[in-house]
Amino acid sequence: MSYDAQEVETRWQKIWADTGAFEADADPSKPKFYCLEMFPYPSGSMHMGHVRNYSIGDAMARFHRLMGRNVLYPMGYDSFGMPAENAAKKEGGHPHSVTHRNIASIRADQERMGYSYDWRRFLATSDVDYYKWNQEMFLMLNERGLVERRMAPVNWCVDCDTVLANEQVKNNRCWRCGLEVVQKDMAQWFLRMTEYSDELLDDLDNIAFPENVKAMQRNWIGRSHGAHIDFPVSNSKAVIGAFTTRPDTIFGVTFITLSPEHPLCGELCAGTEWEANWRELRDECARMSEFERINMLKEKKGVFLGRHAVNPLSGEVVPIYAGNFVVASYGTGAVMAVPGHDQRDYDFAKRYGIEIRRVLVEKADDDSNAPLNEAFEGYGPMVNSGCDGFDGIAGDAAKDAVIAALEKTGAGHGKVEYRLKDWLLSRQRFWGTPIPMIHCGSCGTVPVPSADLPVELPLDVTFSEEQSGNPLASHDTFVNTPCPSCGGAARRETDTMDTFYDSSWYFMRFCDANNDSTPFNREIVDYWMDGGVDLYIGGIEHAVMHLLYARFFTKATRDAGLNEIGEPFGTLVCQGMLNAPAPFCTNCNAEYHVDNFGGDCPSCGKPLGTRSAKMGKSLGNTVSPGDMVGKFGADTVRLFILFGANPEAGMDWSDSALEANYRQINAVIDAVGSAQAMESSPGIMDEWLNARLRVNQSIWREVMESVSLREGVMISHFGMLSDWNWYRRRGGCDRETARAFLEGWIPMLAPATPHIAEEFWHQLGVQGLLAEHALPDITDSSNDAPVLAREAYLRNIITSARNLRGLAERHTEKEISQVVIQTAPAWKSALARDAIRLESEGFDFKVEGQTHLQSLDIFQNEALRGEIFQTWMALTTGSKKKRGRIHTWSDGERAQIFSGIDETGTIAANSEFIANALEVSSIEVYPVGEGEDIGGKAQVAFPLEPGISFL
RNA sequence: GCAGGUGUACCCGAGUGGUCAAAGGGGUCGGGCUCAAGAUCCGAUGCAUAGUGCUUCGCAGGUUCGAAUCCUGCCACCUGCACCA
Repeated sequence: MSYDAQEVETRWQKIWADTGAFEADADPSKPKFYCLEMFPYPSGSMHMGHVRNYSIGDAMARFHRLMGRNVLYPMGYDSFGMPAENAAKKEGGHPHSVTHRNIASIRADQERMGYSYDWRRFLATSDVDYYKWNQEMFLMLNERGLVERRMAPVNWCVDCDTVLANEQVKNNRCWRCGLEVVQKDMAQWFLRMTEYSDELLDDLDNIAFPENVKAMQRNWIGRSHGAHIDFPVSNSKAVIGAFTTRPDTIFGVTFITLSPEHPLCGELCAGTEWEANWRELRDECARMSEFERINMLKEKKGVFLGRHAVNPLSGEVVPIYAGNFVVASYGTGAVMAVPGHDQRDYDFAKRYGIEIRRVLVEKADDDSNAPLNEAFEGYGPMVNSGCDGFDGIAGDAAKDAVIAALEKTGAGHGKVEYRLKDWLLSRQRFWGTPIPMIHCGSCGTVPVPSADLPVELPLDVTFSEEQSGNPLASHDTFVNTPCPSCGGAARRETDTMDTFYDSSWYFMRFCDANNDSTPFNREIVDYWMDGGVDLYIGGIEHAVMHLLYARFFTKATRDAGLNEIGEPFGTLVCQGMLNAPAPFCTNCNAEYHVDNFGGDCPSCGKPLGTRSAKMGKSLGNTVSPGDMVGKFGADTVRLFILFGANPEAGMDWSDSALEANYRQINAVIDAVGSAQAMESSPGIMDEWLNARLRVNQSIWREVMESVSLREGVMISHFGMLSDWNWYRRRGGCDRETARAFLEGWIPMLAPATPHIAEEFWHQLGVQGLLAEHALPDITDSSNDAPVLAREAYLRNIITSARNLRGLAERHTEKEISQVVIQTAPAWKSALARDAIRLESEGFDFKVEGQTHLQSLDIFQNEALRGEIFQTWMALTTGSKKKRGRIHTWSDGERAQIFSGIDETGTIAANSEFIANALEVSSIEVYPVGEGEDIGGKAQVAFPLEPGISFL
């Protein structure tokens, strides 16, 4: 049977929308589930990466609705940002219209996929009814002292014409366009995220983020414990403050290194013979590109500044250098150099002939004067301190002792340093939230009063490719405004906010998206956000950007009393990459555009092979979701995506796999059709099918709860189908049973393939929509083992007989036509029962097994003694590779044996079926000894594993 | 260099110390159905073998009665950070 996916899917989509099936409101009497995907930037149409993201989310949202939870599942658009501004320039329009055109397009794509969003909560961050709350909260942050405007060296992207935050610079390149960033000194707006450094770091221990995301955030925050030490400059009032994580090596300091940009450098060497060298080094570092820097930094280079500093503990005088490897922005931009115990300083000291001194040994009794061939960077007892009270102590105790000594003399103190910087918020672009600040010549910088919000982006701006800079700056009516404080002429801030600000709280806005008096109602947010968003799905690329900003924002708003939760996301799932084949040259280890398929490598000329590579425009190995939906329907695409790989794993696009999933959908449709057309004829298989349903249901629920969607789909779309097929093959044909099976099965189909599931539900004639249906509690399946074991017994016999048939064919000239099955003799079954019983009583077979066996009556039968012994061992201890059967039998099998299953009778009752499966015309079955021992198989016969011979 | 991760059959991918020659899918091969094709259904897919045997889960060792699973070392690949003091 084929079905019209387009008709079925769009019909149900309309019904779901018309009935408001997915609309959810806060209701403290119900358990909630907040399912959220990282909302998209609306860039025209939806791509396969989106499809994967949302198909995972939608399946989970639908699953949790089935489980009776109140599910919040919203969708909106992160619609501020440069692409719309650039597009507007290109076409001479306004970013606002570009954005809304794109939103309409991507939303239509999403709707066609059947995603179950509560569209009442739609939001676009570039709409003033969203970004006015950005401004409102900015004022709140400002009042709480978390906003700061300061002059700072910042990362500037020439291409994007704006500054970037630290998090947005990857390998010295802009995260968006890939162009190298340059350093500029500018007055900029910052959010003081570093106020939350410790909390951001420590809370990572308690949230369910993937390990790699946590590692990246820890790395990014980069907390290190150490000491701040002041080194006075000889013959000067100047003091060099240095941060070190190794105060225990302070007596090994033989020089001080400043970053070339350090303000003291110029001061120290001004007017001396050393000044020229320093200027040269400083200028060299300033113009270094990333590429050059990596190359140059292999070479540690420095210049002496002509002055000396005093070690505050030892009083020793050491030279001061400027070094190219010292980073100005970390710590104080000054390093106390300990060449004996820091490899970098060691290399530097070697090069410039500076003393290398050992002040730590590895073990207590090591020679304290042993020469160092490389820096010893580990911890060990202090030596050669030159001061009393330090030699011999090691590690943290040593650090603490040095810090205590420093604090006593006021020369330093314990200090924690972070790599994390404050969040540089301002952008010199138009398409973002205007920063609600006003610059007044007499009052300084004044916040826009809350009552005057929003500061709206003007719509009467024309964009063209010729213009550069921020159009806001030249928009007179925007810029010129009276000062809210003195009423005099003033100018508006024309910088706008980083778009990551928008996404730092949208998950809270979604909870109460239509609130027009506050950003959101606290109670509503506390309901939906309790424990964080229950499932947050998105790409790993935001590990240290969005995910860190959002965590900061949630904590800051919590402290402002806007919400009570401190962490925004409970479980985070980062979906894996979507790959597709691309031409690949093994020789050059390079991938090429799909246009090169079948050709030769453009660089080395060798024939190109194929490799799976991340789907993307640059390789052209993309697949259009729209095309696939048009061809196979949304359900097939969704099934393919979910079945292709578990959410976190990478997955490969495959046309043949997609088609296979389409066939699977058709098979399911056929099966459901056959189930609906059943006669009423109860039989032995009904009980089995019911049992299988119960087993599958409980596993399914378990794996779905843990977001193992692939396993879930395997059960719902593959396992259930094969069970149904087996039922029918075995003669199952009962209307009542089939209906019960469908009532259990169809809801399981809904998370991945909601449209066909809803269609089936409708065909069943159940009241109400499946989309709104909640599943009843699971029925008890504790008594299902025997009936499942019975079927498993037959399947095992058929499987092993099939294998044997192949062998048998080689040993006989004639066509095989008959099977003789000899079931285990009564004494073997009796032994098996005995072993099972003893095992349940905790009997120790290793110690007492043989004695027990010899005490049995049957053991007196000398003719059988060898076989009895073998059987006993196979039952109890097993062999080196195989455990005894009493350990490997399932509960059902044990029950079968213990209750004395009539193997002969079972096989005889199903002989026709077995004969068909084995393609033989007749089956003979009897217990060993009650007929001829055909082929000597009596010996092989074992409980549940009869001897089988082909004739 | 540091951190996180990965390595399973032709391919993709499951895999709690024993029920693992290893789920499921793709592909391939064979069969049933069909006038035929497609769809669907059934079966096979490491080697050997009239059944309990051998070899295999990146490589090499080890722990264990028993290892794909635990430990150690190494190799390869991916991701992130990187003279961060």
